[in-house]
Amino acid sequence: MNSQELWVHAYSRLRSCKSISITHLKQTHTFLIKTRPLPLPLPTQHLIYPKLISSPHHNNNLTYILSFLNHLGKPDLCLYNAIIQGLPSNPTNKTTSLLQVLELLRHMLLNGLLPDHYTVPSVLKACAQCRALREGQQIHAYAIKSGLVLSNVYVKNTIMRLYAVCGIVNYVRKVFDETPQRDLVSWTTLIQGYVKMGLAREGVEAFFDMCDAKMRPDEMTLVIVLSACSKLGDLSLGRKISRYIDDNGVYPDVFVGNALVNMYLECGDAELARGVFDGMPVRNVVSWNSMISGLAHQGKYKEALDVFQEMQRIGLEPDDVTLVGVLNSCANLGVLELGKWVHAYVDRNQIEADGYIGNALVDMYAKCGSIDRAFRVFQGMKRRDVYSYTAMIVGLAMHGEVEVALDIFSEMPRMGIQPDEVTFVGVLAACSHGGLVAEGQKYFRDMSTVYNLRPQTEHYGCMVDLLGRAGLINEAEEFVNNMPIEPDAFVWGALLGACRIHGKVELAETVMKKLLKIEPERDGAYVLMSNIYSSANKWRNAVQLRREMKEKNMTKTPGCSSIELEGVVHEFRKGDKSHKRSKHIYKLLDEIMSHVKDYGVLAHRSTFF
DNA sequence: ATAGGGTTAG
Repeated sequence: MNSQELWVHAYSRLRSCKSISITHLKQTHTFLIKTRPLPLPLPTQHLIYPKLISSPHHNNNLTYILSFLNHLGKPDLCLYNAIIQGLPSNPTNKTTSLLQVLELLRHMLLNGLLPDHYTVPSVLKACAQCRALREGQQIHAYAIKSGLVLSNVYVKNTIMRLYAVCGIVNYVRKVFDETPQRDLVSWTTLIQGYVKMGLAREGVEAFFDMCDAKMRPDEMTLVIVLSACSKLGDLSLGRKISRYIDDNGVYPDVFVGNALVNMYLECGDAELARGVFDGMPVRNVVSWNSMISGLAHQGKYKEALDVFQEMQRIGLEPDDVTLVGVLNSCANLGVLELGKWVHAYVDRNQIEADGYIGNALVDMYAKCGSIDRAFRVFQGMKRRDVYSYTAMIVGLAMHGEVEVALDIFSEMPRMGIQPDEVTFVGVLAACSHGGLVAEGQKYFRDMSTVYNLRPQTEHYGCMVDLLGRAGLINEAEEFVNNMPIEPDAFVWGALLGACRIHGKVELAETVMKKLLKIEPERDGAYVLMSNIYSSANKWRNAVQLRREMKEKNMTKTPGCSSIELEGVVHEFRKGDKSHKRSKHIYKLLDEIMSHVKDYGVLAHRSTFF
């Protein structure tokens, strides 16, 4: 074969495969080195060279790419573009990918070539992938100077995208507004920029602006708008979008379906979510995850585990998002056995027990009463973040391990981890539990002075609880009166609890009135108040209170607990006799109670409820 | 030839 024939042969083989075998690569490469100048038309070169270069056998070796380009003599702009764009993206090392892109860009500039409207978007894409803002901004500057940002909407959109992923929504808006050229992708990127930054309301507004501009949304736009509805919990808007999808022939692909499932669950309509889920022609693991974590988010933990069981039955492999949802449900139901199963599954499948998974395991073990296991998981984690620490501290506080909790907290600055508001809920709860008034007060002060955190009502509630438990009921009252922010139900509830401990009927009545103004529909205050009355032998008041509750058609939310036996979750409510072995259960409970009394422990009983 | 999509904690 002469060289022309060889090239035709090589070309036909190369274009028919995505990546090429190492043998074939070596053959072609050797041949390429031997046959200079290249007897190939340019378009053919552009098809072949990127494939040669981005072959995985070169392991992304930039030296190889550059020597290849140098070998070619004068590569043209199209070839550079094709190579930059064809560089295999390395998801585990995005920085390397960006460095290669930038190196190629430099090489290109040194060869006297200027980036065009194909070069700029692919370079910006690499910048956006690793949030290289400074590098991206240099490209942005070039795009302005060269006029590309005005003349090409792809350039404009990728610049917007860069600022969107860097979370600078003002810049996204600015770039969007600056030039008149905007297409569906520009609008979608703008909406996404808002929603991702937690500005769902602004995102929805931009969506309406887009509709006013007579731009028709497609699947991608609608998915983002649906996620905004989820964040807002705006069911009526969500249903409007859903109707739009039905009426306008939008193809309900698996992304749209998942977004709908998620939207309905976040907006509190589990039945509509289930309806969409059941009607989806194609489901993937994200569909299942949306159901499981969505149900868990709505507090429907048992239902979430049922869906997980269904998923297991059809043999779909859970991923780490699934497992986090399952662990969260286990934690809130106290289902230790399934939680342990998940832990074993994680180990068996060599899933890294760090990040979300590790934190969920710590929380699950702590909430299921196995603080030792929680601690072991926590200590075994390679990387811990503020979530890990908070889960551990809250867990230890719940278990009365006050000193360990505060010890772990003191470790945080050494590890370079900033505690946040939730961490302090755990710290203050620990102090409350241990009766550490002075320490609690110090931590409370440190929140603003050292950590620059503004105490929320939860923290004030914790302080009231701390003071109340320590017998400092007057201080607790004063503390509430001097709050710089409006006390909410959490704070008043804590004060009412303190009143109960100390039999402060009058104060309790004042607090009760405040509480009823904030949440008249809840029964908690009535129950607590009634207990206060009956403890003080004010039976008449207690009866009156009960009558009021009846008139307002309130019933006590029954206390509920559950256990898991051989994979079945059994739920028990107060006074529940529906279990088929309830007679046995109550008999056993009575026996336990009599033993407990032998030890001199007095159960705290309320008379009426 | 190039750009925009869903699920995950304390």
